This record gives sequence, C-alpha cells and structure tokens, in this order.
Amino acid sequence: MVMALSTIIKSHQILYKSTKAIKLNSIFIVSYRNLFFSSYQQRPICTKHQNDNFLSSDQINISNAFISILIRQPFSPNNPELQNLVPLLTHKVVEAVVNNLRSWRIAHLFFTWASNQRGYKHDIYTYNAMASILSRARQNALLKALALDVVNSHCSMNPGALGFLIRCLGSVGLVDEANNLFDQVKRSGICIPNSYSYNCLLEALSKSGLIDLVEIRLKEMRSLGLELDKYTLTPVLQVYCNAGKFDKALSVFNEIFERGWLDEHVFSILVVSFSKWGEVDKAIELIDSMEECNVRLNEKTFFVLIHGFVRVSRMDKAICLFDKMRQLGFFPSVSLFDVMIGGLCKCNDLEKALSLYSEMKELGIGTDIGILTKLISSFSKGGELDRLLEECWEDMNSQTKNLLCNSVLEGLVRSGSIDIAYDLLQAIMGYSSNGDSVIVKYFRDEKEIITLNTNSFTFVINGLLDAGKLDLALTLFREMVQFGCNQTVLLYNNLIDGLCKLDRLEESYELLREMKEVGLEPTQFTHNCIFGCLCRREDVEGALDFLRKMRFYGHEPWVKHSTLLVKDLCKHGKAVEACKFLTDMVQEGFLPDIITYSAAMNGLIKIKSVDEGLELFQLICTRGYCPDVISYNIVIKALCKSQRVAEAEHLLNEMMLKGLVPSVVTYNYLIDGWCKNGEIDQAMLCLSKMFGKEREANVITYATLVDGLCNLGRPDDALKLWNEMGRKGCAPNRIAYHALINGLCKCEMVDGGNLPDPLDKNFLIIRDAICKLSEDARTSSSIKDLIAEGRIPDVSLDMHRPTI
DNA sequence: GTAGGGTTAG
Repeated sequence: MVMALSTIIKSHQILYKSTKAIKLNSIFIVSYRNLFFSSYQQRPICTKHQNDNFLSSDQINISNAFISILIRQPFSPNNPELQNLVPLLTHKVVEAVVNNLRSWRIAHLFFTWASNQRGYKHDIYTYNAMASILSRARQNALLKALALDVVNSHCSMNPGALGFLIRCLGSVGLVDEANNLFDQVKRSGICIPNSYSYNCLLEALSKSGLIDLVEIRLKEMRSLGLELDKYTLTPVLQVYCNAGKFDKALSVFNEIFERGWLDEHVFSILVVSFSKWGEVDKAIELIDSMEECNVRLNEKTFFVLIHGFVRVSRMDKAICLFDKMRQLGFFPSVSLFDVMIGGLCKCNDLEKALSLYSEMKELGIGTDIGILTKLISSFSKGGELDRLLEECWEDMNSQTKNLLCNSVLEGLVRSGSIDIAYDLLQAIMGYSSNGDSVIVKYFRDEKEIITLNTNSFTFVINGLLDAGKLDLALTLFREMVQFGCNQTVLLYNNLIDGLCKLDRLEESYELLREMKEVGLEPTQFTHNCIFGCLCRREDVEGALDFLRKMRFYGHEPWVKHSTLLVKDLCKHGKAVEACKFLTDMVQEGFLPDIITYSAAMNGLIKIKSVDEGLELFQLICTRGYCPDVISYNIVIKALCKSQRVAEAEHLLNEMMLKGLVPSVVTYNYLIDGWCKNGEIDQAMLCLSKMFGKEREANVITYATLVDGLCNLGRPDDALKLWNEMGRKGCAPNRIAYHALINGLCKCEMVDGGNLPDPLDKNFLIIRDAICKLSEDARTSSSIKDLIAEGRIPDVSLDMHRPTI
C-alpha cells in the first residue's frame, strides 16, 4: 500500500515539485502545509480537528493527495486521479479531507462523490464532519438532505454523535428536522438517546422558541428516568424567558437553584429577561442576590443590561449597574461611558452627564470627540454649553478644539440654535457679532487656532436655509470663498432649492450659471429644483424648454413635478393643455407614469367627457401601461356617475382578472352607482361581500347606502343599516349624520310625523344625529332652519335625553 | 445628501 501511494503521489506535479524525492513521513506534511499557505491559502492540515490526531501517516498522506487534486479547479467526479485513490477511501480519510478543505462546496462535492464510490459508505463521523461544515456555511438545504441521508442509511450512532448532529441542525434553525431525526433514530433503535442527546435537542428547540416541544421532551426525559442536569434546565429556562412566561421561568430557576446548579450563565439569562420585560427592579434585585451566591455577572452581561436600561430611559438603574460594575472591579470602557453619557443627555440629566465626564477624565480615559459631541448638542439645547466648555476646555489641545469647533456648530444647528451658530461662525471669521454667548467668547479668543473648512460653512448655511433665512445663507455662501473654503455642489443645490421654493426663479438661474462657470456640474437635483418651480408656475412652455436642456445632461425630470403640473392644469380647467404637455414630454423621450396619466384622465373626465377619459385609458393600456387600482377607480367612478354601471362592473371584473385587488373606494363608487341605478340589492350584496375582507366597509360605504335606501323610500332599512354600522364599530361622521337626517326627511319619516316611538332605539338615533348636527358649526344653521320649519323635532328641549 | 405625485359620500 505504501508503494502504491508513493507512486500516486509522485504523479502529482505540484507535490512532486514541492516535495522532491519525498518519503511518506511527517516531512511531507510540513512541506505540504507550506505549499498551501503560500499558494492556496489553504488551512493547514491536521491541526484543528481532534480526529486528525489519530491519523496515521498513511492516512495523512492519502488525505493530502485527495486535497491536492480537489483544489485544482474544476472538480470532476470522473477525474482518473481521484478514481485511482478510491481503494484508499476510508472514513478517517474522508473526515480529514472534508475538515481540511477551505471551501464547503468542494468539501460537499467530495463528500457526495465519496458516497457514490463502490465499497465506501459514510459513517456517522463523516456525516457529522460534513454536517458541521454545512451548518457553519449555513447551507440549510444541503444539511436537510444530509440529515435525511443519515436516517435512510441506518448508519449506527452513539448518543454523543446524535447530539452533535442535532446541534448542527439546531444551529441553523432546522429544528423540525432535528426533532424528526431524533424520533426516527430513536424509534428505529439506531440509537438510544441519553441525557446529552436530549440536552442537545432541548437547546435546539429552545432556540426556536418551541415551548410545547421543550415541555414534551423534558417530560419524556423524566419518564425515561434520564438524569437532568444544568444543561437540561438551562434551555428550558431560556425558552420560558424568551416567551415571557414569567412564572414558569421562575419555577425552573428555582429548581436550578435548589439543585445547586446556579451559575453566571443562568443568572444572566434571567437578569437579561427581567430587563427585557421592563422588570428593572427585579433585575436589580436578582443581581443583588447573585452577590450573596457569590456569582458575578460578566462584563458582557453588564454591558447588555446597561444598554437595555439606557434604551428604556431607566437611567437610575443604569447608573446603579454602572456603579455596581465598577465596585466589582470592572473597568468601564469608553463605549460604556459613551452609552451612559448619551443616555443622561437624552434624559436631560446634564449635571450627572457632566460629572460622569469628569470621572472619565479622572480615570485617564481620553477626551472622546463622540462623547463631547453628544454633550455639546445637549448642553446647547439647555443653553449651558459654556459650563461644559469650562469643564473641558483646558483638557483640549488646539487640534481637539479645532475638531470640536465643527461639532459645536453642528450641535448648535441641530438643536435649533442657528443664531448662536451663525454668531460663532461670524466671530471665528473675525466679524463682529451681536451675540454675547459664552461659547462664542471661548472660540473667539482662540480664533487663530481654528481653521474653518467647507463643513463649518455647510452646517450653518444649511441651518439658515432650514430656518428660512435664505438671504443670510446666500451672504455666507458668498463669504466662504474668502476663507479658502470651496463652494460645493451640495451648497449650490440647497441654495437653488431654497430659491425655487420661494419662486425666486431668476436667482436660481443665476446660481446655476455660476456653478457651471466654476466647473461644478449640476445634478439631477439641481435641474429638478428649477423644473419643479416652472411646473408650480404652470409654465408649460418654460417647463418643456427646460426639460429639453435637462435631456442634454441626461437628467430625467422628476415625474412628481410633471404630475403636479398636470393636476394643477386640470384643476384650472386646462385638461387639454395638460394632455398636450404629456404628448410633448413623450416626444422628448420622457415618459410619464400611470399616476401622471391618471391625473390627466381624471381631468379630462371632469372637463370634457367620460369617453375622452376612457379613450386615454385605453390608449395608455395599448402603450403597455398597467393601470393600477386608482386608475381603475377613476374610470369606474366616471362610469358609475354617468349611470353606466354595467360598464363599470365590466372594468371591475377586468381588474380582478389582472390580479388587482379592488379597494374600498372601488366598491364605494360601485355601491353608489347601483344605488343611483335603482339596484339597491346589488349594492347590499356588495356590502355583505366586503365583510371579512381586507376591504372592510367604511363610513362612506354606509353613508352611501343610507342615502340610497332613503332615496328609495326605505327609511327602516336605512336605520337598520345605521345600527349595523355602529355594531361594526364604524363611527358616523358629520356627512353620515347629514345623509341620515336628510334622507329621512326626504322620505317624510321625520317631518311626516312618522317618527318612531321616543322609547324606540331608532328614535334615539335620530335625536342623536340632530344633536350632533346642531353642535357642528358647519351644519347647525341648516338644522336650525329645519327645526324652525318644523320638519325635525327640537331635541334641545328634551332634557331627559339618555346617553346612547 | 435626494420625493412622492393620481381616486370616495352630502
């Protein structure tokens, strides 16, 4: 065998070159490892895996031979070199090869190839080696297949091996597979699971939150007389904690306690859960009792807990833990100070934040610019920035002061103190400023060391723009150049945007011209600010001209602007012009979208005719647009309003066939159409079909139907529906009340003296509606008129009105 | 340092 292998290995060029006249001994491994390190970045063989320790030198060499073939791409199962090695395939070799290939893909190809070789069959160790690699690579599908393979192969396994496989499955969430595999091997007698196997399964089930299964398995363990240990109960505790099952978690915790298994991990699970449940006090109590048990939280748990407390703004407890942590001898990191100071700033406990900052300095932790920035933005909010500066100014070198300057500017702007920011900038620029802020004084005294940069100006200019101080922003923009700061595209954009929003179009053009002159390329945003302004002005020709210029830059006009233009034109009765604009846009190569066309359709319908709207609808369909629910709604509405409900129904079917889900608006239009068409039954049928769907009927649906029913002289049904509306939890509004009272008046129920008995529920409804309408300023006068005319009763006289 | 525009009842 040694001879045969020697021949094979010698046939490999790589090995031959690197190993020269090699013998089958450990020298080969060393040189081979070097080879991989240098040229293949391969993990060295025979170091990481326990199993490798037991490999004979033959086995090592065979594994190496396989690997050297496998890492040469591409892998081919019919490679004669591989075939030559088949007689040497053993479980140990397969395991070593799989474990030492860097690529899980190649490992799996090899693993599959091996399973197809005559005379070779995987055992649980090769399966597990592969499973472990697949789980680390998160190859769930392959891992699932492997688990099935294990079961079907009936390969024997001990409880430990079963546990290992279960953990592989569990770690990638294949918990059903783990559970099934467990049962299958147990049932078939392949393996008799022991406590360890069960513990592995419990851990997997717990991680996936499967409480029921955890309970079943635990019971199973108890009934089998298996010994429970710490590792059995810990996942049980975890699953209860994660599910918020407070009592059960506590009872498991107590069992762990009674059995003397309490450790740091168990404590941490419960403490972290308490904090997640918001039971901050209980968490603290538990930490105290841990001390009695001589168990310490570790640093990571402290960190998690403090973070958690800060997140829910329980700074008192966070401070408590922070102190405790330090009492226990942990040295808080700068990131923990960051979290604590950040939390205190958020809660506006600036006093404490500042004192923590001092402590941090005393501990010799350097000034952190992130922490200072947090402090600065809070202190500037509280107007006490000077106190902070007093505290930290002396600790800062000129570089830090310089860095801090922009943070101060940013903090001031962000906290809304744009005036102070502006004063500060002016002071550093050497201009006199009106402001007398202490912050300004600090920096003004050291203005020589402060180098302003583009960011300094950007913060303040943007702040001024947000505050609506466009002209001040423009002045600063002009001045920044003298301080050697470059004007940027961002600044030009923001200023142009500001000008356009104020309809100062000429100045925008001026800035646009200027930015091009200084070699800054306008962006889509720049152009669209101006395009939007032209659209808002309803300047169709201007917009089209500008759009042609934009095309030169390859910039697309934002369709929201075109839509706005179309909508505004339609609003002013210029639907035809709107359509012309769209046609021109298309000719320029810019295609409107379905929303723009919907706006145009709606306009055409309003101003011209239903048919012209429909025509546009058909046209865009033939051009490949897919109308959405709203575009269908627009045409359905048009058809319903003009008594062409059958056509509307046809469109409803069409949209549903396309997979569109009609909205409540769609149904409301149709319901109104049917009501007006005298097809009230159809309308009521529609209502009944809307129940239980996502498109639940709303107050408009009911008001429409109430109106419809009253118009058909069915006041009793209208009142019935009104009751139903209340039962469904749909609150009536002013329009609905109006529809009811008006409707009832129309069918002479109210003024005809046919009111229900005052003790009747319907009477109360009517009275309530009249009250509501009387209370509303928009309807009170017309209600008064109706009362004066004697058409409806004056309910204000009714002093004994029971509440409904 | 980049959005959000089109459709309901009396």
